[in-house]
Amino acid sequence: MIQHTDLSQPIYIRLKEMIRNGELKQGEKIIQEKIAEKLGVSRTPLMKALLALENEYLVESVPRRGMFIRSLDQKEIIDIYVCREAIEGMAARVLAIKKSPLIVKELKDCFAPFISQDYIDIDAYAKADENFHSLLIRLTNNAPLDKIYFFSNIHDKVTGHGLVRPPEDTLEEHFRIINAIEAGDPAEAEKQIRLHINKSKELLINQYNIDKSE
Amino acid sequence: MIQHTDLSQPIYIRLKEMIRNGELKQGEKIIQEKIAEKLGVSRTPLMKALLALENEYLVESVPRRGMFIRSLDQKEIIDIYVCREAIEGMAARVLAIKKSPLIVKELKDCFAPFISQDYIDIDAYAKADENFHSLLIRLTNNAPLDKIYFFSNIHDKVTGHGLVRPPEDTLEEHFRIINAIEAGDPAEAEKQIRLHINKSKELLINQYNIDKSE
DNA sequence: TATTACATATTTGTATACAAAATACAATAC
DNA sequence: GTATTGTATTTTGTATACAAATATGTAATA
Repeated sequence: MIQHTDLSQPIYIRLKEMIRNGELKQGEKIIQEKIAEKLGVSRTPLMKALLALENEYLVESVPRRGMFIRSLDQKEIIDIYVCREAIEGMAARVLAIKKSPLIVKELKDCFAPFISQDYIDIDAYAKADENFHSLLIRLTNNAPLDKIYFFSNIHDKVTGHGLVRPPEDTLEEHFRIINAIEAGDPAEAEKQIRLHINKSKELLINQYNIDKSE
Repeated sequence: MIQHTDLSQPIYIRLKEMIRNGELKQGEKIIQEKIAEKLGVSRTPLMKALLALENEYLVESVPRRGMFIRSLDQKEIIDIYVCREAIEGMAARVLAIKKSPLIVKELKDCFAPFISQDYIDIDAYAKADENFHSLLIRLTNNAPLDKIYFFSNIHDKVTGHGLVRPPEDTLEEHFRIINAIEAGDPAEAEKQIRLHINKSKELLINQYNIDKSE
């Protein structure tokens, strides 16, 4: 049966979901025939979807042995944070140069529901956080930059819920970034977002070191 | 017939070459059957190679209509330079932190043949240049960073030969970058490589503006 | 002559078949 | 009991067949 728009697309989305919710576990081997049957498709479009996921660092292929759900070790997670510093730093810079009120508004809207609240729902904040960071990239209107920013997928793989640090710490940081963008200060915007990402990175590094020494 | 290591690998390399040397032209539609026959393989491994190229921005897929050799417009080229500023900037920073004499040596070796020469061979220098920039990334030993740096392919698509500016201008800049890395000055290393990339970018922008007004 | 409608040819997307490699497992030797 | 070999099974990589969609060409009409 042939549908109008390419089967590999929905398969890709479905697989991503399955990886996210743990239906497919870290390090697990993907037995193509099995997954294909489960999804009710053949191996051909499944392969297409898997290759797309491989390029997003979610799946790892070992020639002649199979495809595996990628499991990130600590070094790789830190390395990804370094990449994020570079990419998001540049994004903040670009947005500050644009200095568009519309952009600033969109960014502010992400966190509007959390301002001066007694209680912040972690899940809602985690979503807002993820949304903010990918929005930042998207608003640059730089397609190649968007293309290389596929780490948001991995983001909540690092921690259970998707947050490394509590909202009390990060909410203010987010607004420092937005304010620098609003002020049209590229260097400051870049600096603030790097600080923001770097703090989470350092926290992770410390956690890993503690794990090790135990 | 089945070979030991996956047919799509050599196909991928071959296609990249064909794009590079113009055997496959910008915007050209890839008729899978034709290319497959030409390369003596079936569509299946060809598709795998094409999907890999799509993820590197070299091929563009339009569902149900086919795959095309991507043609970059001026905005995209500029956007790629912005990405390079971000990625290579971070790479230089990381290397400056590492402060390894071995790394410094490798980087210096790239341009050693060109120091205080009366005549510099453009092709040789272009190769050294490309090598230097990808080496910079590779030496960080940051796999995700490496993964998102696939613009070197596109590099010489921008100009005919792969150089935007003459060696007289860039040789010194390259050594400014290397010296900052050697000195263990991350901020300076990042600044210098950004300047370096930015100058080429600005030149391209000016050229495009001239083209337009003519 | 330009435009639409239809028939035909191409080409993509998908499923499937099959060969070769990898893996699992049992039987044998040590 | 462990190691080793040989055999059966599973799984990947590739080719191929076929259906559905798109592109092409031709004739009929305005």
